[in-house]
Amino acid sequence: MNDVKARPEMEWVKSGEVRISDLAAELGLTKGTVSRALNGYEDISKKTRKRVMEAATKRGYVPTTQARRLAMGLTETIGLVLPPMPSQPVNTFVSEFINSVSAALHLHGYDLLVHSANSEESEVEPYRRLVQSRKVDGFIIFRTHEKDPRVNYLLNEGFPFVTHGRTARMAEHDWFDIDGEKAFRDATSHLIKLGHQRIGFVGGGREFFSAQLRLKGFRAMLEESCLEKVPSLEQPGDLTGQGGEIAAQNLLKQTRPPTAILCANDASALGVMKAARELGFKIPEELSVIGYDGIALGAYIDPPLTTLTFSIEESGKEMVNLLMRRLKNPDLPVISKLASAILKLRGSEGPPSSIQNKYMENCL
Amino acid sequence: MNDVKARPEMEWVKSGEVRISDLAAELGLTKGTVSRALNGYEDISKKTRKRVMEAATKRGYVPTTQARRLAMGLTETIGLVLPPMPSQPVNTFVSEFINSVSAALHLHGYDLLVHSANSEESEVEPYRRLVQSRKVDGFIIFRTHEKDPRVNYLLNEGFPFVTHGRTARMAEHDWFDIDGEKAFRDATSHLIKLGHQRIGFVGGGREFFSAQLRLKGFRAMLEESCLEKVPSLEQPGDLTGQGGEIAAQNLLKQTRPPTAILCANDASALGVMKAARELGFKIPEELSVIGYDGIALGAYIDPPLTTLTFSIEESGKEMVNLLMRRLKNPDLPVISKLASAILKLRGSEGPPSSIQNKYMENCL
DNA sequence: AACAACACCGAAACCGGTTTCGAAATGATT
DNA sequence: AATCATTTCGAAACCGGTTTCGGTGTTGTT
Repeated sequence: MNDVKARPEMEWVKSGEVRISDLAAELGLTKGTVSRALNGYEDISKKTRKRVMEAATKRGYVPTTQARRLAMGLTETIGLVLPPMPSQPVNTFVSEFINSVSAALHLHGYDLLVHSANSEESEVEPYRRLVQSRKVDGFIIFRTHEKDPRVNYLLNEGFPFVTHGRTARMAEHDWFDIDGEKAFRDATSHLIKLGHQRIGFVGGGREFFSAQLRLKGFRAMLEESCLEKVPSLEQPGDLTGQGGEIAAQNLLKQTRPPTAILCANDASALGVMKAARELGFKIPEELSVIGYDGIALGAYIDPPLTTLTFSIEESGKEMVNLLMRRLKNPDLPVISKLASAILKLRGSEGPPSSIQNKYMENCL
Repeated sequence: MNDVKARPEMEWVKSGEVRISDLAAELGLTKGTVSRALNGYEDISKKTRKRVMEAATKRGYVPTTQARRLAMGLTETIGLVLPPMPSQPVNTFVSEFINSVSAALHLHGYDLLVHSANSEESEVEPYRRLVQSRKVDGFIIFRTHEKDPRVNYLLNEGFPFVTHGRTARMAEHDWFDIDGEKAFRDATSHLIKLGHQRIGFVGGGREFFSAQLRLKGFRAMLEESCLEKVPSLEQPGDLTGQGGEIAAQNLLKQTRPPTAILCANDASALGVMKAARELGFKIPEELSVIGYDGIALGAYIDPPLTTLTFSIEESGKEMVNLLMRRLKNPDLPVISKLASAILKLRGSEGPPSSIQNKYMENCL
């Protein structure tokens, strides 16, 4: 009968010190009855329920989460493991994403556990630990690779998760993604319509599926517009400013430099702009630059950075919806959602100084 | 004897399916003994301990966190509530901070629970909920106000926490902060030594204590250098680019505009630079600009933004250290740590175009 | 008035661990 | 060989809830 014994240091001043057994003793009921009354079971009389409810609010009773979760066999917690950060992060995606995911989870009564990746250990280690210690019910994964070990691990475990970004196994798991391919088709098309014929591309790391898709969109639009594909105009990058600088130098020092450069993200674009300035290229007159991410501060630089932007808040919400659905019914078929990025024209692009050839509406 | 009964869907393929009672049954021991063996109690023979350890690793036993925490009466979790985000997030501080805090907590076996603030409710509401439901053992608070309701609430509850930034009640709680006052003294001094005599200041919101301290440092150095304090040169801001723009317009449209502007953060500085460009001020020749935050993006703009920078990683680590100390011994005296920001010269400042007066080494 | 149906609540098992206490087995002491 | 200290482990309480099951007391039916 430990339940009924008075707690020695009982004080009602502080909140959160009332246990369900205290309530039960006070009301002359058992804790089981109190629990059912509070949780809306039908086998509790209205009168009793009212008494319990009133006593609970009066005494400020709030169930202890740990105990409730243990009893119910769930954690009501979602894990988010931060990928190793670039040493010089430039965009605010992560914090905005965390914010929106956390807010969306809260609506479902879930908590967000944020874990940082230790770069010395395997990428899946944090996931393994969280799964084994049963700290979370599911994961939200972002910055997916094409062959993603995290996804492989979780699929193998049969553990619920949703990705932000596609993977090679996207048919087997729920995912949300921005249509980067379309976004880069749009941006490329925009440049072509402005008159550009030699367009450079600064990629992201090969490991990121999203970067590959952006390149794909770029290439597709070139081909669709009957522009020849020049391998030297496609430079690898690493999604950092420094990577952008190097790529831009490689592009702009060529005999026939591009008149426009499309970058896999805004950080790269900033590096490109810096390198272009140092090499004496005026933007946008002599070189158009377009990025991807829609970072807010891009509006404050000179010239303001034209970029592809999307709603991070929507991303978070949608991913949480997908995950909640999965948790409620693990056997549902896999679904996915593709959102689109929009081209935000801010001024870092324009027609080329000398329009070498007239833009051809129909290439054949 | 529920502990010894075989679990019906017992499968050894997946990890995390072994309970301590399974181990105990397999070894012919009680779960109490197994628990003590695994936790290094002295009253377990070496032979038994070894048997238990081996069986545990062989079967991949990992204790269920929820159960352990319930039994031990702690959550091993620290809460971090994200303040409402400005519509245009201004820097990457939050994500870097979360990353470093999370990593540091992990070293102590603690998890990080990230909660987002709902702007429609009171600022303390999330804290109250987390305290009452006993989801966390302590808090990490950042972006403090001078009179901070969160701090007031937690102090009143006697609930452990550490702040990033000082408050009016800083003598009553542990805190970590960057010495913004000294930082702005340094920056102001630097400008004065360059020959500037009319220096503008773009503040942060009045509600942030840190912004007040930065202003204080600015004023102190002006006074120390016998420069007159011109009220119109002190403009309020809101830590956003837009706020910086407005403030800069107010400053630069004056009859005698300042030759340098000190900004409470980098986002403001970017706004200032934008406005300056639009008003035809060349930076740094006609106007020096200095920010605060050390955002990476600042290195890529033209001219690169001179700024005051500090280690976010150190901030996270130190705060976690303070908090862990507090959790281990709640009765220890309050301590605090003040780190310093360093002036990172990147090019957005220089001597004024016409040195109006010679810089006076000793003002009297 | 007898009996079935129902509303309502208590008792107890349960979630999966930790920790205290005491008893049995072992070893040391005289 | 009897006594005492030690080592080692089992038994059971405990953390704070949830949920199943069964037993009352009340109501409704004939």
